[in-house]
Amino acid sequence: MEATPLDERKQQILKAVVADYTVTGVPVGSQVLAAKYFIALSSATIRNELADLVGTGYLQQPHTSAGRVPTDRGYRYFVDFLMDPEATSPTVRRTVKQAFETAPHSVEGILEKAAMVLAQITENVSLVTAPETSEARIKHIDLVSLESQSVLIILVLEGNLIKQTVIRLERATSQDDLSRMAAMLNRKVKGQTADELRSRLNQLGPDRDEQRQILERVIESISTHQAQRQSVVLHDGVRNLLRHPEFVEVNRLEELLELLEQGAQLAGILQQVAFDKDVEIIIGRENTSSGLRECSLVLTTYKMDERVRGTIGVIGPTRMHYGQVVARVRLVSQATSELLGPLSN
Amino acid sequence: MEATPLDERKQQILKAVVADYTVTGVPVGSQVLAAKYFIALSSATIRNELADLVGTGYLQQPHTSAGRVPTDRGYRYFVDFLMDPEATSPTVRRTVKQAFETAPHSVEGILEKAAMVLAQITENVSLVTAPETSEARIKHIDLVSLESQSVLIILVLEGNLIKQTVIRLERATSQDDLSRMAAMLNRKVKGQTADELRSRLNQLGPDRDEQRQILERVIESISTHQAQRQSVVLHDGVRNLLRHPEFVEVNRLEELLELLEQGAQLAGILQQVAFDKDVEIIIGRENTSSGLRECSLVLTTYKMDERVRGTIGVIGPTRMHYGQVVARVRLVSQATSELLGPLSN
DNA sequence: GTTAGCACTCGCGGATCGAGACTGCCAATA
DNA sequence: TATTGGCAGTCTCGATCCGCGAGTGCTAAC
Repeated sequence: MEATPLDERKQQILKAVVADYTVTGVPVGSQVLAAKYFIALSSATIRNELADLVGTGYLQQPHTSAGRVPTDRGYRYFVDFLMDPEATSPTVRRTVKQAFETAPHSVEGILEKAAMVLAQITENVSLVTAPETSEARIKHIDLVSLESQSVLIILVLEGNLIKQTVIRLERATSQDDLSRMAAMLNRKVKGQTADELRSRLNQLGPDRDEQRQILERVIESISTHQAQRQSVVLHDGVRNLLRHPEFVEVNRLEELLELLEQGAQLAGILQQVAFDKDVEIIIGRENTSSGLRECSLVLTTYKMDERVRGTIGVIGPTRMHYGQVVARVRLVSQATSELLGPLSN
Repeated sequence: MEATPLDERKQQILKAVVADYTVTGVPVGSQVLAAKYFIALSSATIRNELADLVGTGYLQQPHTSAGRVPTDRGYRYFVDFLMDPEATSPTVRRTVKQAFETAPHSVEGILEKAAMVLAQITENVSLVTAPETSEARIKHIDLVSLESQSVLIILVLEGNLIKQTVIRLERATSQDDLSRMAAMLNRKVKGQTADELRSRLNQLGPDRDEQRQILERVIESISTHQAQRQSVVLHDGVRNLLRHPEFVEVNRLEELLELLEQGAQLAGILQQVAFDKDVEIIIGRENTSSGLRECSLVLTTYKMDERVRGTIGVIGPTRMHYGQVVARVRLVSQATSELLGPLSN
């Protein structure tokens, strides 16, 4: 499997195989290629080229007398060098626009809509990670008295992202006292990030024990990456997978669902997406996770306030229309970023 | 299909058929019944009884020379009259207990955990509706200044349920003014429900226009039953369905997933659950929704502060172990109610 | 009312077979 | 040397067939 540079014609043939296979789902043979894509060539010539492409590992045959199918390596070559940039159709753009029009003014709401519409227009499963909050600015803090010594801390972060946590104080404190304390805290922490706050924590005198306790809890609640949610990753569109013939075998689906519903492992994978790239594509066995052996991921990031905050993308069968999916993932990512921007205020 | 009262032996045979079929998944024949459940009787006698039960619509045969399978009517008779009350095993109770130990102090967190553990112990899909909030007491209200004229309203309801909404004021208002207004509103609305608030709205003088505007929005945001969420219903455990042989046909699964992912229709069904019953079971075609023709629902309610607030239950294939599922749904419902109680404070 | 016996029905799994699709190879060609 | 037509060979897929086994319904005897 040495890195064989492909000559022009082999490239065109590989491209045609990928194109045809992604549409039909049937192994594509030399005659079809000659008839549909290479009228100037005979099927025999193409057969020779196909044999070479199999030899170099870009194509494979399900069995001796079948057409050819791209290998993971073939798809990789395709997306790296052969894929044409595709524009999104006006219909799709309108769908996205309309979906976001009804989105509420909160990060969660917008991301949920994004997951929904992305699943819809790509006909795959969409993935969206919750935004990274460790460097999100604090907008507002509020303390609400519950029972005697319990206090509910409410935290509003950039993007109207709300975090809540309950803390027990050492002595009973009235709501009035809490309100005063909240006002004081607000002056101190407004506009800061959790990281900044942490480094400043020691500047508080030892007499401010309660404030310190609260702030520690605030930092913790921002940093824990909302571990309370069963899954850090939103997803939508599992129903779409059932329409793909590669999932009639229920086992694959089960592995995938497990991954989606428990979320932790998936979160790890998404975390590793290189933030410098435009769109990252992970194909088949390139995935470390065994449940994704026959799947591909098309991922990119979304921004808030010019900073990358999370990952958004889709997961689908290896045989997908990469050009189109890339374009649509990019579209939704941009639209999401645009909507999130103003929220950071 | 007149309502035929079944004599004792027919009842026992029906019960045995249901018991055996739910375990094996294979149509059960007269010989198996004679050998496993009725050693005193011959298979011929049982055949006669079986024929009667088919005639009266409690059983059916997949084809002429196959064993018998319960009809929806058969299951109905079983759950209404024949089902033995089952106790939950200590293992299961421990699982539930442990799951809830890590739950956060918020309604959403607890309900999410409930959905998770219920899916796990019943090996089906769990359903949990969000709590009815129109008669939930308001605990706290807070106003946060965003840009010039935008204000974020934060609302803490009973059970630390937080609602947020953004409103535009007619004139710019400073955070200090907003804080004052929030303090005033807090005195007015604390401990009230949205319904109560609505009826009192007219008592506000015309000079309090801004307050009125905010309160209207507060009421709206409580009452809209969080229409912003894509789905009012939490669910978990779709992966479990794939283990049931009845879902190898992918079509059924697709219909069901559609129902789960869009949520609206499902929410309608759950809303209609009679709140007076203990546990409600809906079997197969008793469902109005076509996607549920081959499924059964086992539903009950959960309470907060002694009042029924939402629905919790599972959805699975008609062929399920009703006794066990009922016991486990009830267990989780009780545990959930117990955890939610103290939160209402 | 119950039972043994028996003929009958039907689904399921395995074996068989032919059609069709595609290949690889070879010899001819430009 | 690259390309091409021809051809034999391979393999899958679907249809058909067949026998086994499970289970039934009926009848006659108890």
